[in-house]
Amino acid sequence: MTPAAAAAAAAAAQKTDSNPGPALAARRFLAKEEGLVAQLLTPRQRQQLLDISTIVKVSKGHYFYKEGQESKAIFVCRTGAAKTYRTLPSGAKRIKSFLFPRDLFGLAEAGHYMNTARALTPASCYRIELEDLIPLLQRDAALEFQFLIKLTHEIRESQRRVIMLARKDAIGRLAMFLVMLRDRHVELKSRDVVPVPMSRSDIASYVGHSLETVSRATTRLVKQGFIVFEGRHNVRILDTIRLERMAANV
Amino acid sequence: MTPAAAAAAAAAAQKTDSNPGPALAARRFLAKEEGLVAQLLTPRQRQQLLDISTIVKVSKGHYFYKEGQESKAIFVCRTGAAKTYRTLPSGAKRIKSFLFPRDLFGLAEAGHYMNTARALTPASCYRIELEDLIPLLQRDAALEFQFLIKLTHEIRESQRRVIMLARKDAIGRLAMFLVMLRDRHVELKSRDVVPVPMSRSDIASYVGHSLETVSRATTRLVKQGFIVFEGRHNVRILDTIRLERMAANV
DNA sequence: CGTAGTATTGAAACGGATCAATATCTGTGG
DNA sequence: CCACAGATATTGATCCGTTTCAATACTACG
Repeated sequence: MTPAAAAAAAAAAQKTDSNPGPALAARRFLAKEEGLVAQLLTPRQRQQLLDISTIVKVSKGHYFYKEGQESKAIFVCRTGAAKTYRTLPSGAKRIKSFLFPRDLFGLAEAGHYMNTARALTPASCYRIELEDLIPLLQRDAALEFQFLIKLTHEIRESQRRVIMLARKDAIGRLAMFLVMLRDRHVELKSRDVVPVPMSRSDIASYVGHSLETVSRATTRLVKQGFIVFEGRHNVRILDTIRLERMAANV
Repeated sequence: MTPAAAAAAAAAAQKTDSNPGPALAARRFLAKEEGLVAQLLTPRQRQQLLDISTIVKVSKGHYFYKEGQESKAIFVCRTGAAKTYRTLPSGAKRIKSFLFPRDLFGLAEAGHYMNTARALTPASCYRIELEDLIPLLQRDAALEFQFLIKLTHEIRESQRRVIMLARKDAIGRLAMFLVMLRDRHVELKSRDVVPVPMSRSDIASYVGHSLETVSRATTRLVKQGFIVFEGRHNVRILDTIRLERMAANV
């Protein structure tokens, strides 16, 4: 582990006790006020999950797991950021998702991870062994339900991405991407400065354009006064309303 | 209802007794051989659902529900085909999904349908009132689980669409679309003749290209010997292997 | 402080969007 | 059952934006 990663990990570790753990966000579905069931984890469930999870710290660029490996655990992002991607036959990498604190990842198919998960910044995650998780879920239907609810979150995200990809203008896609980033950046402090931990080329892969087009689009957003970059990995949103209007302008 | 629709509906009605009903396909997830739980509906559950469902017959072009309406029921497609779409502020319609037998639709958010569902062909669907469904699901956790499993299906579909939209070549997207259509066309008879119930313009909206581009791409697929059209709404796949290779060629 | 990876910017070419004209289908009423 | 009309689809020509190729600038890390 790099010194930087170690430092970040140490800082993160301090928060462990007060951190509520993987608070899997609930979500209404299937209509009507209450929907079917929709509450957050109970403190007890939270503790049960914490009891069977270990904290994994990974330095920038390193892997949580790789495509095709046998899946033995799932992860919940705690600090930092990560990406998942698939390597195509052509050798290109296609970004599947970006992961931020509270995001669940490592769901597998037929016992093997379907993509590679890699840290974008020094990151720490809860690692929960399937060996421990599955019996727990089998005993606790409500908890299992919470995990499924978490899946519905993936639906929404996919669908937002479909909407984004339906747009043909590069600048609009990027605006949408930035708004999505901001919305997921829950930390209340400095709401208008959004960290952009991924590379331009990762963004390009995610929004379905070439690296150069993304670069040109960011330049235009800057020139038109929507945003400014503070270093390459932080955007300050200057005109939220106008940016949101552009993002929504479908 | 038009005479044609009535005839189709009558023909469909004959099959009612022998039809197993909305057999919500199960799906493994969360790793390991068995995953968490993953079986089909039991005959008893199936019967319970049938007991509270009515069959709705709709003629071509008519609506199951419209965007914004209060949602009182969910639907399971039984025969025919349908589409769901959203009307954008600009007035354009963006296709959200195409629906074939066994597909569940009409999930709502905050008590209102989020899109419009319209029949592409004369279609019949099971209609299940939420009023009846919700108590049933509350009593039967396993059944509730099956409904959630059904949602994971939506994830996969969204993700396939994301992959499709990531491609920039029109002919490749169309090839992918056709393969998707074929895969969902479960009827074993005449596997290589795939019904294409939607209009070119619906396809265009789904694959994210203009109507003209879709038309030109189909022409090219025909000229290159991948497919032939038998009327506008049926494709015969001439060279499955080559078409699949083109579809997978990412 | 230098170097390798990352990002920006420029010029040219390709492909899809758009506009427009024509052809074909589908469902309607005669 | 046929013919007709409106909707749907195909084909052509031009325009515009993205991709690609290429050169240069930046930045992060050792």
